[in-house]
Amino acid sequence: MRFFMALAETLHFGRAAERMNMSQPPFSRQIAMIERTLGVKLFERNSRSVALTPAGKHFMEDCRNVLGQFEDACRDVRLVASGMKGELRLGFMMHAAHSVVPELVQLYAKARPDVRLVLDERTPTEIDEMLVAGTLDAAVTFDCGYAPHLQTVLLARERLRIIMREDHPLATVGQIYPEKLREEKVIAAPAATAPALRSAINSYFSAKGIVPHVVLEPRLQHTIIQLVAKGLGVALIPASLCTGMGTGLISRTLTDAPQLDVVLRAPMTTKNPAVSAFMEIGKSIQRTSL
Amino acid sequence: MRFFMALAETLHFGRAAERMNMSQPPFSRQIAMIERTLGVKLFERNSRSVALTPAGKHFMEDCRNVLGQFEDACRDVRLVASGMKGELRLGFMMHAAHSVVPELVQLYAKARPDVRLVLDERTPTEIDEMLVAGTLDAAVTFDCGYAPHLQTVLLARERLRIIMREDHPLATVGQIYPEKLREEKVIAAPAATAPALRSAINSYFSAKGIVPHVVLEPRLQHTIIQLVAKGLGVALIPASLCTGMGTGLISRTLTDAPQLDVVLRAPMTTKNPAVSAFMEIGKSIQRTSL
DNA sequence: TACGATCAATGCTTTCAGGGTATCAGATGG
DNA sequence: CCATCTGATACCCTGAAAGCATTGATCGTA
Repeated sequence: MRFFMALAETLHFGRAAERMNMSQPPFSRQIAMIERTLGVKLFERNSRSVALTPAGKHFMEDCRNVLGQFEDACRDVRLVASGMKGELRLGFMMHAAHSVVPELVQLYAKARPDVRLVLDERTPTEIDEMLVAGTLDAAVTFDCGYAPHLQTVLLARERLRIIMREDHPLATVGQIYPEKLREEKVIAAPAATAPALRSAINSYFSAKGIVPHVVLEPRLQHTIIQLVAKGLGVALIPASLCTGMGTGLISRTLTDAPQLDVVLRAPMTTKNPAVSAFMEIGKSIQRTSL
Repeated sequence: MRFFMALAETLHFGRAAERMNMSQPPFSRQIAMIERTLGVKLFERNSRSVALTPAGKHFMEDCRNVLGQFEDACRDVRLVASGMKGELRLGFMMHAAHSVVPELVQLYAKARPDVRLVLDERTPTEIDEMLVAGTLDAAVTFDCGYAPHLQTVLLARERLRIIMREDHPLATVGQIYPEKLREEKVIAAPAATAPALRSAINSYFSAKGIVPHVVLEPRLQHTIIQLVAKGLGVALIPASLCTGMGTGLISRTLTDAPQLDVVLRAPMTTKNPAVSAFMEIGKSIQRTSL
């Protein structure tokens, strides 16, 4: 096709051959072969002039397209391999949607506008499974410790706060000691859904020798807040979620509040070259937020 | 690219090679060469499994497009060469627009829906020039006799009628003898514009020894009718133009009315393969109209 | 754990597709 | 009529790429 285009544009075998870095005789043969293969005369030629047939004129348009798309494909595959283009599937837990994810996504979209970000909100356990399954390229979740096959970037530290209805007896207290919660009904996600969060809550109580009354274990953070609003108990949630919960709910600082690490994680052996830049953005956020 | 697609679809070197009608070792080398040329790893492979990298997955989409367009281009160029697709520039004189051209165009568009018809209304002399220059592929015009480099299909025979204002003295006569026109002011296109038409008119008069008073010589048939409507003279025009001239004008039969052949013409040596089918349609119209 | 089966990679040989040089043949202009 | 330009042909030769045989790695299985 490049041979054909060279001749179609120059209408001169010698110059077209030169453009293709070859001598005229083999070039003539190539053109003849193309015509023979297609079974179509593309050029009307005698020893003094070369002209396109109607079929050749039409073919020229098509060739221009095909060659252009071919070049684009070769360029793009290099861009994808370099991580400048492609797709990145990012999982994140609901807590992160309110804090670090928007900033992370915005910065990355600016740095890599041609990478399509597929966002997928999941529970922490789902995230872990999807990371090892390869369904996700990276994820924002709580640090649940040991994970040798994952690379980890610390994004932020979040303290837990307690939330309750504004008509709750403890609402008048400014800062709440754990002992005050001995008799409270607590709502918390099950360990199977959010191990890091749940274990932080459990440790917080057990350090004071308290066994919390966990009355409800919804899987979604959203549901927990709703249930607290209905007056079914109190809950310990990350500080970043305590703004804009809606009316009727208040949050209070906890004494020696448990701290959770929000991390960006990706498989060590990821094949997606778009991930590394994403991890770098994560590190830059870490520097500004800690 | 076909090698790449074969492997991307089968994910198995042996089967992909078989699909490409070659043995596995050279096929492996081809894939390796593609990766080396692009500088991009397209497959993740060990001795037990083959998988696409993200770059490979992206490249697969692009390759599918490029190969598809390539196939289309090869198919289309054959269609253009066979006359099933392409473009046909048809010239025609204004008289023909009212008679045979619509039918011709409609029949051809039905038979060759992928040929784009470019219609170009011109005066007969312009048409002749454009046919030899190759600006037109075919044309509907009056038969002006000798034209050895043109192929000709007779489409219809048209008698001339005379038109005049309805308040003209001759308007009361049903059929008009040429002698009656001896004193009339006649409006007719110049011989340089419509030689066949003008010479038919001239012969008609000179056969009776009359020299017509040609008072105005507009180039366009449209103008002639307008001038007759203004009462500036009478005119001899093809019968097919006499319907729907607008109010105030009438047409009358001429005794021994001159006859003109409306023909479809194309260069003998036309390179446009869409023309031959067009000439065939012309022949079929001839059979029905004569 | 050892063996066989599977599958991609590698080494070696061979062939022909395709490039180069020389030349021919037809057309054009001085 | 000759010089020149241009595309086509004839012939040769190189190296890209195909085939065959083999290796090496990884499973599954006895």
